Amino acid sequence: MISSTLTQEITYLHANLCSALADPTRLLLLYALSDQPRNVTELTQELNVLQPSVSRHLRVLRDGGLVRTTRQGSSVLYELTDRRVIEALDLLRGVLRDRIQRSADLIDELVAS
Amino acid sequence: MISSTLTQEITYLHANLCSALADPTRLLLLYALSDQPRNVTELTQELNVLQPSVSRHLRVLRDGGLVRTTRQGSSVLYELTDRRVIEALDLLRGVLRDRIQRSADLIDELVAS
DNA sequence: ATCGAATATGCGTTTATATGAATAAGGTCA
DNA sequence: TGACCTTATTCATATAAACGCATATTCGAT
Repeated sequence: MISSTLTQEITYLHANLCSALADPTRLLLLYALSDQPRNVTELTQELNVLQPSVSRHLRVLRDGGLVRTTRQGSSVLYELTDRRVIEALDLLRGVLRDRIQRSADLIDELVAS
Repeated sequence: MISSTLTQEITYLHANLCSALADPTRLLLLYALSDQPRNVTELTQELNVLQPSVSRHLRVLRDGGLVRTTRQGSSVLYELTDRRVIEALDLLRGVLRDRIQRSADLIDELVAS
């Protein structure tokens, strides 16, 4: 994909970055890594997802520059490259939380009336 | 799609929210609306995208709760529902900017040596 | 070298989403 | 009502992404 202007190119990359976040498993992976770096086996156990699936999702995150890897003997340690990603995700989760809260309030009102 | 636990359900919604952001046209729409509310015709002209495409992208944003609409005579005014979405996008764009900057620096080093 | 543990990839299938073109639907005003 | 402007939707097609399963690769240890 070739974009004509620089702005378009950046917007395209920006959207790509968001695409990397647009999957439940990858979100769980990012939040797990926000706690501390982990290897694939640990992540697989924590998320209770098949190992090939974890590996492929990690690859998407790595291709998107969201995580980086270092070999630790026979295993591969994954870690976040930039905590601002977590900040951004937390902001969005806040939006979601408030929305759910408002729905709950609305239901309460209906029940009370 | 039915999720077993509440955490999974929220993660799923979280990912959905990110999906709504994962498109260049929608990012441009959101940033345009972050300036001020606009109607479809205005957005179509600003983005230089076909009107049906704008409408469909706006629908995705509205379904995702990112924008809300109000009728203004014969046109429909779109506006952001939560500015934290822009904050989150700005954070991600910052990540992107730094990454590009680092690449540029690296190239400079190579050229200089 | 070879075995086992850890990680990554290929394949086939399914599901989701974007697009352009055409057209429908809703509202305004003469 | 009818012409017109604005916005939304339908359809067919194209692209991309996810999944489960099987298998390949990589590395350390014996």
